[in-house]
Amino acid sequence: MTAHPDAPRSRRERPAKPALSRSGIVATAVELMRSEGLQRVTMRRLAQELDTGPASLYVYVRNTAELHAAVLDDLLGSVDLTPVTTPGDWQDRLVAVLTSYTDLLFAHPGLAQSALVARPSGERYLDLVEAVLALLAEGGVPGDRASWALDLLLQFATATAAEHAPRAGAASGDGTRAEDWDALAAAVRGATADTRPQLAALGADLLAGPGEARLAWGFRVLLNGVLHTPR
Amino acid sequence: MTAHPDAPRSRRERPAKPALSRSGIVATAVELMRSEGLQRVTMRRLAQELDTGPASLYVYVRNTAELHAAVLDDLLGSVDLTPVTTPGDWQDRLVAVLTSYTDLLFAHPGLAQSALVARPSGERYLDLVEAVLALLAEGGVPGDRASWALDLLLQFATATAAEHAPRAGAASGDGTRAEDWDALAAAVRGATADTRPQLAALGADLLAGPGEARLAWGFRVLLNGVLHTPR
DNA sequence: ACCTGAACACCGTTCAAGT
DNA sequence: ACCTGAACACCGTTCAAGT
Repeated sequence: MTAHPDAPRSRRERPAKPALSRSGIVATAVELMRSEGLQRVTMRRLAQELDTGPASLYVYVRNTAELHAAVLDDLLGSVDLTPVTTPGDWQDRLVAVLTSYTDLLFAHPGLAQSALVARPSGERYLDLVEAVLALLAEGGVPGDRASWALDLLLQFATATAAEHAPRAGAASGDGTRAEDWDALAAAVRGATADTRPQLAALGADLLAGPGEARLAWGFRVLLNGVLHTPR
Repeated sequence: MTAHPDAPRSRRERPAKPALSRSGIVATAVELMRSEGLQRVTMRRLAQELDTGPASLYVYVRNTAELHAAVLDDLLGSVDLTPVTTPGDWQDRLVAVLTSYTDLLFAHPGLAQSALVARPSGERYLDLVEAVLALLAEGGVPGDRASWALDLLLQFATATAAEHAPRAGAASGDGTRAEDWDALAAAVRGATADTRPQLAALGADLLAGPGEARLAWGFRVLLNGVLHTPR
């Protein structure tokens, strides 16, 4: 009897098949997202990457939503929170933190979309919340307003990033966003002073302006609004 | 040879099989959404409802995103725009219009989620845009600010509704939202004055308050902010 | 306890072929 | 032009069975 000649060989066919673990799964998911995009971070595709079947992942992750939430929290580790402890105007520093958060989500808009629907509660997210609250407190925003302002600010940032998500099932090329924009632009051009006077009057101005400036203006609007609006 | 005995019978087995048309497809999609929810408004399920195969729908609708956009525009027909031409404070009337829009989306949060990603450009949507711009103009908001304010207001309303969307692939029962909330509440309770002082200080206040009041406050924050923030 | 094969119940979209 | 059957290439999740 020759001793099991296959078992040792098959073990060496792939570089390594490390034991599954939640952190390993999440790390692989992050890698997969960076290389192929969030739309490929599915239970099945991820299992394939980990050399196992999809069912195995359910031991460590409740479902796809939880997986995406874990990926998001991992990513949030690279939000720049240093402005919190830097000298300078509190509003400028708050906008800096929020901009860092938004930039990060812009790179992964699908994740922003998840965050909008599945309320995050990971450690990194809590760090971000703490940072925003600290700056609002420094600015003298009363606690009751700060609680709600926090949501407003993060929701604005998250939604703005989510708007750039590829639509589910869209072809990889994704001219789909440009098509939407063209359709809206055509509709605006189609407005006349008779039918839709406001639209006709504003015209191109309605669609103009770089996203960056709109984002910054939005943050300022929210901060000014919060300072002028008691609960 | 007996003459095709099956053909006439099969024609009468179902009440009627009307010819396909874009408006018929959209109308059926709206019905289907009201009876089974947006998650069931898929090309395949809709085709089944129309007694045909999914491929047939692609003659009238480019893809699923366009189908959902058409359903949304149909729904937008019931936004109450009468406050535009009513006497009274312009801000109150604007908030009334926006609240009507938001209430509508709250009933179909999945649609709000689509609207966030696929910019609407339907007739009903343009009517809403025109209404909001008319009220901003009445309030003396300069055109350049009004253009951006429009986006801010509609995005806030849409995102707030989208937050209540059921997560993709969640079980029908959907205790999933409550679970998220519990997780966040637990995380907030876990904050101490040492680790996350701001979070600990605000505590329950952070999660308190009815959605309705938060929404109304949010609209006021945006309006006050817009009035105080030049571009 | 952890892991898995296999199944269940679905998806969107395309395309060659028919009428 | 309009419509379709069939296929391609996927999904999430569960469950009984194995180790």
